[in-house]
Amino acid sequence: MPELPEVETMRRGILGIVGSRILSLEWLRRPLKPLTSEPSRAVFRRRAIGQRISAVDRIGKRVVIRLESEDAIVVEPRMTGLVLLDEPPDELHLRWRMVLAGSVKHVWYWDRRGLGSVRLLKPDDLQEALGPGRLGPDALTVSAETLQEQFGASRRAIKVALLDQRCLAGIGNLYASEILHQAQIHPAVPCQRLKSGHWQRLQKCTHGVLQTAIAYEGSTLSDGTYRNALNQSGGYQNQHRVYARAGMDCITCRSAKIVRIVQAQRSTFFCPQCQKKRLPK
DNA sequence: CATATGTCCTGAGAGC
DNA sequence: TGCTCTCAGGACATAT
Repeated sequence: MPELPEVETMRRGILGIVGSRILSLEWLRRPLKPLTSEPSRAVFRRRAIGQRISAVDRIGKRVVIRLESEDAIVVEPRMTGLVLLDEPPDELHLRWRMVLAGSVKHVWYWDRRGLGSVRLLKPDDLQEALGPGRLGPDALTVSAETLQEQFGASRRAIKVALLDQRCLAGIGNLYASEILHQAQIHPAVPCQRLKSGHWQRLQKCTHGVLQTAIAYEGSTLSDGTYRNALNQSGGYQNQHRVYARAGMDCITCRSAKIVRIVQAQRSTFFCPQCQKKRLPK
């Protein structure tokens, strides 16, 4: 499930394409369903082929390949999408390929479940789709004050709110549990009840967990889906303290077992000893 | 307006 | 062994 660290790893993995010119675009064996608002493949090709890549950025959980025309190719991996320079895990789920003139010859998009997308967006469309109206500040650089502004008045449980990309961009289901455990905040606590000290701790742990996960090149879960651009596993799954560890001893306190609950139809994992409902001061 | 729920997708794994 | 069923959670649409 690519979240901020995995998408940032994808971005870094294809930085070598900056400066290269796009030779062709191909939709492969199982092309993604076009979105309703999406320009046709012909338009995509016409606007992108011949363009030089000026930058590769990340906006929230999307990889943004910027062209010198200021159009952008936006890759949204959602659950099982991968951006690859190397041979893919299998041929069956290859969706799209960009052929380049330069040291890097190809960029592939592979997606087992096909919930993701690769789109060409004009500057106005990019602003509309990924601008501040649709996406909150980036979780990697957000300040404690901004966190409190974004969430402080909400009645929602903090874990559920952290997944709202309009409030904060980049956190998904896995890292929400890990971050709250590091911050020693119970996932079901309403945002309203958190004080400024909690928001400061949450900010520090958000940065800490995400930075460390980036250093490990993301988390490859037991299904093995997530891979970096060279088709290698991430390493952060070995650092998880709560995610998918229900019933196991808490690594931090060594006195309680990790509990799984369901919030908004998603699994949440926490340690009832480290993350008390009554908030530590 | 804020918040909650339903939907899409496919393969892994459980259970019989 | 091989079938059926449930589950995983990104973002968005629709409902409350």
